[in-house]
Amino acid sequence: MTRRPVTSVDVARLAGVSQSAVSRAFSPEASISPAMRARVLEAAATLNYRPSRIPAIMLSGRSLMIGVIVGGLSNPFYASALEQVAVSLQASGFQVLLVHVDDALTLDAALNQLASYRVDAVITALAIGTRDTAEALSALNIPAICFNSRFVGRNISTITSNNRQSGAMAAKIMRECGVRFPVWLAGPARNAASRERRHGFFDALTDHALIDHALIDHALTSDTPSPHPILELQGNDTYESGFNAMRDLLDRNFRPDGLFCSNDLMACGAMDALRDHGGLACPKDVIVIGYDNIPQGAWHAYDLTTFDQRTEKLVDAAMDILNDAFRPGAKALSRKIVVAAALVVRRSTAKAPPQVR
Amino acid sequence: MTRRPVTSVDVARLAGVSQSAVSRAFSPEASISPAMRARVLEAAATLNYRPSRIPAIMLSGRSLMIGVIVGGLSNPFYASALEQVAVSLQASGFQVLLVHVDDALTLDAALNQLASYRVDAVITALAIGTRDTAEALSALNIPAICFNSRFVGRNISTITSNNRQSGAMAAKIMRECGVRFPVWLAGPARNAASRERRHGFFDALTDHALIDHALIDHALTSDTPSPHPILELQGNDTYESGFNAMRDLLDRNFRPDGLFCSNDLMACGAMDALRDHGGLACPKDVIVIGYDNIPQGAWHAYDLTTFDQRTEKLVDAAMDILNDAFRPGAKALSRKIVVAAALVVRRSTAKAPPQVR
DNA sequence: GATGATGTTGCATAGCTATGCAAAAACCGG
DNA sequence: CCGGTTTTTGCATAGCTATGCAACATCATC
Repeated sequence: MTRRPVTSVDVARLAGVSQSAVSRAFSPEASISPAMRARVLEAAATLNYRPSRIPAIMLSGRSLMIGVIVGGLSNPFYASALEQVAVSLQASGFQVLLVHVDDALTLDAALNQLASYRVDAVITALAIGTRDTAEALSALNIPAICFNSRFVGRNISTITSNNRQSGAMAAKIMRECGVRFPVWLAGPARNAASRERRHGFFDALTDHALIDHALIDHALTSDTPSPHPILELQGNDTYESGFNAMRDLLDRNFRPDGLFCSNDLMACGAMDALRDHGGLACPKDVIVIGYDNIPQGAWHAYDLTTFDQRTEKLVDAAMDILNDAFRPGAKALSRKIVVAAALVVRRSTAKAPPQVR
Repeated sequence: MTRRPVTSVDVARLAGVSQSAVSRAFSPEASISPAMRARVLEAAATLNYRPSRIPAIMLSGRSLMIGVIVGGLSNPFYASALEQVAVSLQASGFQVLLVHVDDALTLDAALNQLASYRVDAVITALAIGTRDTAEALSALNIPAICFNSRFVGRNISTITSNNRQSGAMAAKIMRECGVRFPVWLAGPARNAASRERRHGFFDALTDHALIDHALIDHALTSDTPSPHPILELQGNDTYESGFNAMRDLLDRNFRPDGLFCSNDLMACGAMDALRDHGGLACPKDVIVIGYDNIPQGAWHAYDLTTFDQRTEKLVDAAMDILNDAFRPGAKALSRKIVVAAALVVRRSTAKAPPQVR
């Protein structure tokens, strides 16, 4: 086994032709006679030769690699999103250079790596919140696409779900179900999407003033941080945080009858706490709404009403941006795209409205 | 915005030094004076220059990229495995070139892509069963590492969980719980790991002859494929397949009291069917054992006893293989490593043995 | 100050493929 | 068979960085 990989010159020598001929044999559009191509391909097969894209990267300035930055693949939503991104990129002839990131520190190093491998663009599903990271992204001077991030900047495009309207929709469901003690289970504070969902939810609920403020205020103990009439719990997007937050609430003898969670993982955790810790039945005693439409939400143990972000549409939008960005003569673009989420109604909100409309 | 990326020559010109100096400024071991380095780095910062690894790939013959082939990220086990592989590879200074594969057809194309990008090695968690794919992998002439695949070949190393012993361990638990009507819920037939688990489970159960054959035989209808005294259900590693298989069994009025599933997703599905469709309580009426230790198995709705494959050990083993393979003067290696799975006992098997020992 | 040792810098080149251009070949019509 | 047209082939080169080597500078030592 020779360590050096087979080169086009090796093939050319074996076939008794020039190196250019070998190159052309592997290029479908090239001008080459069928006889020549056959001869070359035969020699190539003998040596098990495959043309390298590395020199082509230098010449063309296009690596056809897209840097994909991920974090938290333990959330099935992100795992699935990554899968769809990978499939779409491959279908468009791109390669995926994957980078996993834990914190902002790693991100900087990751961006350096991606830059040195000359990726043509970057796609990330991280909640890029800080100005620093956005600027670092901009400085790469290549198209960047962020999912569910609010940040805009030169060369940065964002694709988000219509989080605010979805929040309002959740509020509408609460009203229709006659919810009197609504609870909002928030994701991490730095998550822009979570903040938007909260915004829409709170605004729509308080606007319509269908909440029994007095009762809720009464239920709030002094150390509750939220100044709103809707009870707010703090989570961090994991099942455990949802379970714990709800368990603590139940321990304080608060019995919600409506719960909107910033994502499905927390919703599942909260539902388990409601059932096992509070003895509350869903949807009879409490209705629950999540976000993301992860497969687990459809499992019979949960049967969770949720919002589907339509990842396929998000990903399609990303592909459109890439195509536009690479069109010859294209300028740096920073587009902002919002895709409407689709409400998926399941049993967790199947409560007959107790009051006549 | 100039389309052409900044080059080391640009930096050299601005700093008034040679191109070599720029290169050395970015190479920690290089012989260069602090003054020179500072000057270069300043110019580089001005131009936002980062050295490209592309020419270095050509010169060194090492891309430091590892091709990672995945499929079925909707299984949290694989998503998590990918995450850990990515983290470890990055920590070792490698990049991850990710390829998603649906079927064998795509795999061939994927291998060609990886080869043309000159990845230094390939890691895959696919169940590579056919001889063709293994040969294609071998033909790449680079180290290949397969998780949970039985195939061996030149340059192919395999890392598997000790599936057979785990199966035997599951049988032991069944015996201790006094199970009389055991059921095996299999993964796809082409999944080598699933076959091994079945093997260990069946052997250990029949060896000890603690199963009430007559009763089980009676329960088997004529069209049941399995010739064994243990009832065998066919799944495809998804929640739905587990749910459906169990529901169909219950519809035929069979009431199992012990269930071993080839993976946790199917176990969760089967548990939901047992509860909602058969009215059976776990662990009182039926005990359930899964495989993989996905987070969902720990959720309160399931609380599933399962086998943890110790992904961190599998991944460490993979890193060891890579390091050895890249050691100067190393020969092609095809190692076979087996890592013992760790039994995680939870409530789904918490049944007091009814019979005195 | 001469000598040698050590440290620093620049020059030149390798690495592999795609492609513009020119040369050669093939083909075609008369 | 010949000039012209089209097709095919080979030559030469670009693309960017790391590094061996030589040249040069610096420094210490006697």
